[in-house]
Amino acid sequence: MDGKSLPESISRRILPGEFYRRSTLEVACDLLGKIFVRIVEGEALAGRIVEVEAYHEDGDEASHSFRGRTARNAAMFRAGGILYVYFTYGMHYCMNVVTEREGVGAAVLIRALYPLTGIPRMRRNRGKADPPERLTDGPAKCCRAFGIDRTQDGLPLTGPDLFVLDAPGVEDRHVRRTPRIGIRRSADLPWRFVLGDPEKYAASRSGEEEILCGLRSLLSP
DNA sequence: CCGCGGATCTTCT
DNA sequence: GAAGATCCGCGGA
Repeated sequence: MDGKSLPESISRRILPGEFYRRSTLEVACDLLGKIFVRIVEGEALAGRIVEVEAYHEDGDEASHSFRGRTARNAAMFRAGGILYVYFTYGMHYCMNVVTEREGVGAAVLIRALYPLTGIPRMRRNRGKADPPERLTDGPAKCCRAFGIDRTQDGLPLTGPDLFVLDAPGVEDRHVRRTPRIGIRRSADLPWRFVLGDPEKYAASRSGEEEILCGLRSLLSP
């Protein structure tokens, strides 16, 4: 991020690589409520993770890793804590958080975020003036808004310009677990996790104001 | 709000 | 050849 280092209030909350090197279903569920961040030209684009899906090589025919390693999915088989970005439908990118240890092909698809900072830039990237709740409510929209494409495939999620910030855990009663959507194979697996009422999680939670202030101040002198 | 077709490239059958 | 971890604009209710 332009050579400047992140303020301590931010850097100490970055989820470490070990967070991702665990059971994919646990990581998927634990990611809800956390804050995904990309620093572009000194500006923080940030959004709360509100919808994810888990994909795993074991018994999951819908996973890109199910039939083994290829040029496209190589990142899925690396050690957890990096990004896996793929291109699909001839025009869209989708991003995943890679999980588990090296050699295991698994990842968590980021399906939706709730924008927190950098909304004007997200609108510019999307080429639309959508309201915040419609700006990043799909996997390809998240990538477009955050300016993420295949050039970010395999990049570390532990900083300095791509990371996920810890945030207070969400209560079980706010998490909905359902089958994944938009797939045909292994469509019965309940590996989709959705955070209900994203607005209820805004700001009031302890420590969030400090995080958002820190992110917004990156540009300021 | 809902359903439908087009866009357009990689991977699999 | 066809389908795919999708999105958008259009037309209709």
